[in-house]
Amino acid sequence: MTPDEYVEAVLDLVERIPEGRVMSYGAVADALAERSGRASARLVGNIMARHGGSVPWHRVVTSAGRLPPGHEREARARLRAEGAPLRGEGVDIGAAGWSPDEGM
DNA sequence: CGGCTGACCCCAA
DNA sequence: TTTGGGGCCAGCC
Repeated sequence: MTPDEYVEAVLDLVERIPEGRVMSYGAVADALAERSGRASARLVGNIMARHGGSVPWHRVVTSAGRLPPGHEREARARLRAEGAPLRGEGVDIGAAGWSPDEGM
């Protein structure tokens, strides 16, 4: 699998996340692992940082529901606009947690 | 080709 | 609760 296809797979999955729902980097990596065979939370974060400018990256948060450091203001504003269950620090993954299985 | 970095995650103290 | 360590892998120098 070429890097471009890998990035494409990540972006494709992120774009499938419905409004008001979120996925953790680990969840994205895990879902991608089935498709590409190799994935890690760090990879997803890295890819988002470099190529995520074209996708709703704000729907991807840390496993703790925290928003990406340095981008909290951006993500929080967008999530709030989408009606996501914002928690004190980030988003309530227990309520907004999304899985590819739900949207297919 | 080698080394460092990073929008992460998990476990232990 | 915060810190520190290890693992992970593509991208950039």
